[in-house]
Amino acid sequence: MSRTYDPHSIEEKWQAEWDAAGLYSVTEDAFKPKKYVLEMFPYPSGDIHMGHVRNYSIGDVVARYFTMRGMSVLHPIGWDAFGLPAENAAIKSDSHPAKWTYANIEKQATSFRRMGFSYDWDRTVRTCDPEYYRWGQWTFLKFWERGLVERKNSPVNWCPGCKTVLANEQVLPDGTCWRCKSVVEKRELEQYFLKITEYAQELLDDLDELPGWPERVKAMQANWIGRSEGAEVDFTLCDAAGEPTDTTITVFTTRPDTLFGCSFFLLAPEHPLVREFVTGTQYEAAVMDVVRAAAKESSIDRSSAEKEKRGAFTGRYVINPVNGEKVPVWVSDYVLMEYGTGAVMAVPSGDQRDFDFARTYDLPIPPVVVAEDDMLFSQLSGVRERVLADVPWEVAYAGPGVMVQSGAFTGMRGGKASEGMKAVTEWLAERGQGRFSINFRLRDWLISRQRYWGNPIPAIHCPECGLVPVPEADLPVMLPMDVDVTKGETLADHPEFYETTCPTCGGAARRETDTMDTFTCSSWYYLRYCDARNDDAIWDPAKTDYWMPVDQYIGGIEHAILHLLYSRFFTKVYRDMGLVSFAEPFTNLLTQGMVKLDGATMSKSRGNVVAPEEIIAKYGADTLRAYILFMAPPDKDLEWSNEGLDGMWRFLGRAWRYITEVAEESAAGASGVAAGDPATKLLSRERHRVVGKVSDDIERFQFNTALSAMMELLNTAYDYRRGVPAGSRDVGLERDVAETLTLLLAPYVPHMAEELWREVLGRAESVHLQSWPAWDPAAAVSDEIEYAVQVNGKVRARLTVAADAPEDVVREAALEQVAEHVEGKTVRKVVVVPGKLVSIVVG
RNA sequence: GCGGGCGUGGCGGAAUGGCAGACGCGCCGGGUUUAGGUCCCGGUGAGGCGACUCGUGGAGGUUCGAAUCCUCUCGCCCGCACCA
Repeated sequence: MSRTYDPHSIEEKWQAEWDAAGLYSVTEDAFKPKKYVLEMFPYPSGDIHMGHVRNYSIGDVVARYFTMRGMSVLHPIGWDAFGLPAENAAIKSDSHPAKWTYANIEKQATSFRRMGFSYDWDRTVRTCDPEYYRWGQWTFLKFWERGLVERKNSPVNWCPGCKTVLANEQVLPDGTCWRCKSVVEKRELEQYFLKITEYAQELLDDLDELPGWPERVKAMQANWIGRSEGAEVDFTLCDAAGEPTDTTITVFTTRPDTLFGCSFFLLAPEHPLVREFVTGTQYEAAVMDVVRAAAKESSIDRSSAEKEKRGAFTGRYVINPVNGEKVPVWVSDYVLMEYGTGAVMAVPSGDQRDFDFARTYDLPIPPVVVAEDDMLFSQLSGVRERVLADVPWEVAYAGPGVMVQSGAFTGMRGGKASEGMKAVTEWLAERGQGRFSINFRLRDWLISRQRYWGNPIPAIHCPECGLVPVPEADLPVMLPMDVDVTKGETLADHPEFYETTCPTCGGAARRETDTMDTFTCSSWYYLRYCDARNDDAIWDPAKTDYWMPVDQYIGGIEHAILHLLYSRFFTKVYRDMGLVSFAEPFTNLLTQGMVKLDGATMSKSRGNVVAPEEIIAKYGADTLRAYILFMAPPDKDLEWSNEGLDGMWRFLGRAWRYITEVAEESAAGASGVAAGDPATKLLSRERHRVVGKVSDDIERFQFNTALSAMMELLNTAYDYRRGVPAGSRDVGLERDVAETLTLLLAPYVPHMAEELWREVLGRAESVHLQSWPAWDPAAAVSDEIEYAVQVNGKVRARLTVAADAPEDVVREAALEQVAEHVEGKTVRKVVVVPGKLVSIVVG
């Protein structure tokens, strides 16, 4: 009695059954190798979208496959549940962020169950639960103890849309907020920072320890950390009368070898000395024009390289330590206060920006490093004194060359990391006027947020004792639920929350009302999954030692810097605290591509969304899972197409029919005729070849070709049924093929495979508890092999020989086959590629 | 400008230096069906009646053999960027 494939009658049935049986709960098992398969946890936005389907389907196939390969597999899920969208939604719907968040989590969890994902639900975390966020607060206190928390006043990114500050990483390249796209403003505020810069070098170096990460992501992180090697150089400041003072201004440069070509000196408009220099002088008006213009400009315009560089002379001079020259100090908007020291030595002959500025304001451009093939080379080679104060060039020369007009250093090699660079720095260091230095682009991580729906910062402001940490015993600082965000309230509007006493002196004090950046919550959740229900500690190191590091992490490229950099930082600090024994949390990283429609990313606002629920309603979850994996390799962007979906539906229907037919026939006791006929041998070979291919492909994340291989096996199996009359078929083999196919399909279409395994093939135990089918590479090889015979690179004949035929036999047979193409010519070379082809060269 | 990546049929995509286009979609033809859909069978890179010839953005090179390796070049995508 055969039924057709009807996903709707089986999917929910098995989901309930798996749940009841606790099929996906895992514990540490000392006798099995472990695998930790993790997909980036979602923000509970409510509906799931195709990006989720793709991300979590990839992880689910990998997790189920490793389980069938006999591993102990940790595959958890949770929710990154704090954050601004909940507040915005609450305001819109006159509700509470908690209510909205928990409702969405329920909804999304239901969708995930509906997809049949094999999560260990016992380990779920929700970052807005006090049982979770208390350990985030604990982590903050531990960072504080280690000197990694700093509260400081500085210019910070303020998003007027989100009404809070942002970390540098959360401002997009165009100067807008990563979440709401408002133009970010600079404000001078006192905020909390985590000192990620203390780990800058290690974060950079350890990228080399991550061969399992995409080059692209590592390049982006290296770029973001932005290490540059150079020197600090101290310039002596002159007073208003032009006489040297005791004060120096330090600059950072990557090219100390060009110091002799410094013809002016620059300060950022925000530099505190600017105002001091010009107030009450004839230069004040022009300089303050530049300062005000820079302040008014958004960071978008400010960072445009095309823009005309604006500047003004401050009336002051500094003294160049290498030659004692007095150099004029200018202010210019192309100097950034945030990078280096906010002051720059300008070498217009060696730096395009300085070159442009010098041309605009008619400043000298003395050449100091020239290439051997430059027309100036013969004129200046070996010349120590400055004889030429300008260049005939159209652009600056930043490449390597020979130093000229550079005193005692003349004749040395100049350029990045050059002999001259080292020599000049050493010379300066001996005189205390400079030193080797390394500068990073990475800034400390600003983590305080002026928003309600987040993890409260466990700190107390005491008028007597200053800023005091909340004692560990008092954790968690509970986020109060009676804050009404619809009225625009934050923690700062709730005296019941902030009025407290100082834990040190007992006097009246004020509790911190800022909350933490939600990226702090997602920087350690993968560790908490290892011991999610622990109320006495953040985790038991024995458990993290067992499960960690994550063997396979899967998520979107949008976290290439943000989440992945922060998590690496947290892991390194936990390591220094002795809480974990490894330095990198994610051994292998897969960044999946986007799901697009009509060439554009699917988004509600664009209106080009295909809802997973609609596909599930029509085809079931299994078809959707298999199809989204079949469409493209996982790291590539994918163009959604509804037509192709029918192809996957047909394949699953065909597989279903084949397996049910064979199951009935074998159950009816049809005798196996173990004939050694070619068709039977072919099917047997295919069975072994395909199991091998599917296994390899899953391990390489080639889910599309794994599914193709299963289609090939099914096609061969149908050819056999049609080509060989009933009664002459090897029913035992067909039964084996049907069972094997069911096992191969199990990670992709878990419900269908389960129904086939238990209800059709009549097995008692879940298909998901079975071992992955074995395969014998030798059995995949035919006893006869067809060789292609090439003459001068063109295939001229085909040759079938026994698989074990020795090479010289193959060679002779091949020459015989192509006699007509060889006749009258000299055979110059014969290459036999075993099992593939014979290449004959004649001439 | 710096860094990373990609160019293969009508489409999505296969191919660990060894027969380019697996598998699927679409399309064409046929069968089953009262009909449509489902389902089943066959065909499907281009040119040629044909044996054959040409084909992986373009031009060179290495090799018996190149989609794959090297050099140059064109086009596209992504990241960073007045970072001193």
